[in-house]
Amino acid sequence: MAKVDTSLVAHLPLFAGVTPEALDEILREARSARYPKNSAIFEQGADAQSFFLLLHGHVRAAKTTPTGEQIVVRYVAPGETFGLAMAIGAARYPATAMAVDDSVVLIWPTSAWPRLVERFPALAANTLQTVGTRLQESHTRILEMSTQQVEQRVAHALLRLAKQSGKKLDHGIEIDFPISRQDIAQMTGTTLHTVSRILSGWESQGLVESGRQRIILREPHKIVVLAERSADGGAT
Amino acid sequence: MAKVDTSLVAHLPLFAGVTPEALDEILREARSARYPKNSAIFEQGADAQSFFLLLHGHVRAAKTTPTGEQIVVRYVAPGETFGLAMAIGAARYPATAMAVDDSVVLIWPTSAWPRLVERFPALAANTLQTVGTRLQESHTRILEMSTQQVEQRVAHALLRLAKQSGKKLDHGIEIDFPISRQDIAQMTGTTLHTVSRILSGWESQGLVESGRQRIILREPHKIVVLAERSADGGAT
DNA sequence: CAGGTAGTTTGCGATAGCGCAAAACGGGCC
DNA sequence: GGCCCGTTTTGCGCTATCGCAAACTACCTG
Repeated sequence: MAKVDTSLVAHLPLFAGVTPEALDEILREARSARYPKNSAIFEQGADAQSFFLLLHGHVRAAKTTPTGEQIVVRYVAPGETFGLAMAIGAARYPATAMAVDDSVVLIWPTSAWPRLVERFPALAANTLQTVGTRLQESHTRILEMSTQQVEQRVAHALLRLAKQSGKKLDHGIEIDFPISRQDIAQMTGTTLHTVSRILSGWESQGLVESGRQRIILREPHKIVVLAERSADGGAT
Repeated sequence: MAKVDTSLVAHLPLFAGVTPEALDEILREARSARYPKNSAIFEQGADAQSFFLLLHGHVRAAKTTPTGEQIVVRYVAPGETFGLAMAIGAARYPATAMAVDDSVVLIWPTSAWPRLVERFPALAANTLQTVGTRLQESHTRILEMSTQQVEQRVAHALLRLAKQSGKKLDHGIEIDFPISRQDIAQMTGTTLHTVSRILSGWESQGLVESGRQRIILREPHKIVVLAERSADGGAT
């Protein structure tokens, strides 16, 4: 059985206030698994049999409508939990999770959660904290969708991705996993066409450099300005 | 000191799995207060000194942008908690809460939360559950804003309000607190003008009856159909 | 009961962004 | 090394919805 080194995860928010011995006990209930790029981890609507902690890689959580339209709920970065359906008392996953890069995860059976929470109440408190933070972020996203134009929303989305999963380059920040125009469209409530037009525009101004599922912010500061600019466009 | 009758709140989700004695102890830490219609309970950005449980009335939670635009985060119904900034580790309220009707609330000092959670871990688990549910609802709202037209979103919003706070009438359902076109616009990401046009249209078809801050769904079933109709409008 | 205020209705452009279509592109696979 | 497929780019008309402006109305206040 693959043993997980305690020290690798001890610092994560999920385990704040948990003693090393307790952590050891918690990890004994988990197994680890590897998901190759573009493989599904779980499907929306499936029985929530497990919950997950991402160790390496990147995972996209997306929600699909009955008519097949999708939105990206979020990108999961290493160290974050996902698939916490049980925390909200849901029997089925409300979204689909897919590895966008080769990824390694820890997996607990959902059935272990009540016992773990009883023995280690800090887990519930810590999870409450992260779910609460996600709720706030979600509200911020709604606020943006209600009040900002597409260009500003795309700017915000890229800045968030850069902050969460950006790789510093000599000159600029690269988003460290494959992401298409379509993905960005699904994060911002627009179409891939509009995202493409916006990025083309920015590229010709030298703000970004981008290609197939690849985006580099060359002038992050100028993109911040774009993101904050009010609707009038700042004409002189 | 105003004593709160235990039996009034014992059945609430927040207190699931809490013994009567424990509940008594928890309630001893709270005080109750009355907020008249249209009075602010707390302001976005203010120190989160308390958290709340609504006993009677209705409360609107709204978020404001730096430029003054608002969205309605949610309407709080009796029995629900709000102002849980501390649960997510926030020092300040992320939104403004206002009583839209004369309202009565229980108030705990934020500082009591860690102690309560330690003594009664079920509180954390229960709160996790409700916050998780809200997160899901929030994602659903994002999905709707991304994929549906305004008319459908308004239909969904009214149906949710009717479900949460609807008063059954002989013929139809009335939303049981004052709500303006502007409020609905801020729930659905549109303008009060557009909401007014939509409601006017529905009214002339007999689907709703409405007036100053008052809405009655006369044909809830037909509104469900509108809400679910895909974009083409179902011509033929 | 008159006046004032907040909420609502409606008309009329203006336009951001969509939707469709098609071409160009880039990379990996055989 | 050439072919195939998924991604990206770009053009062009369309329309749902906004934004502004103005009139109207119901309720509350004095």
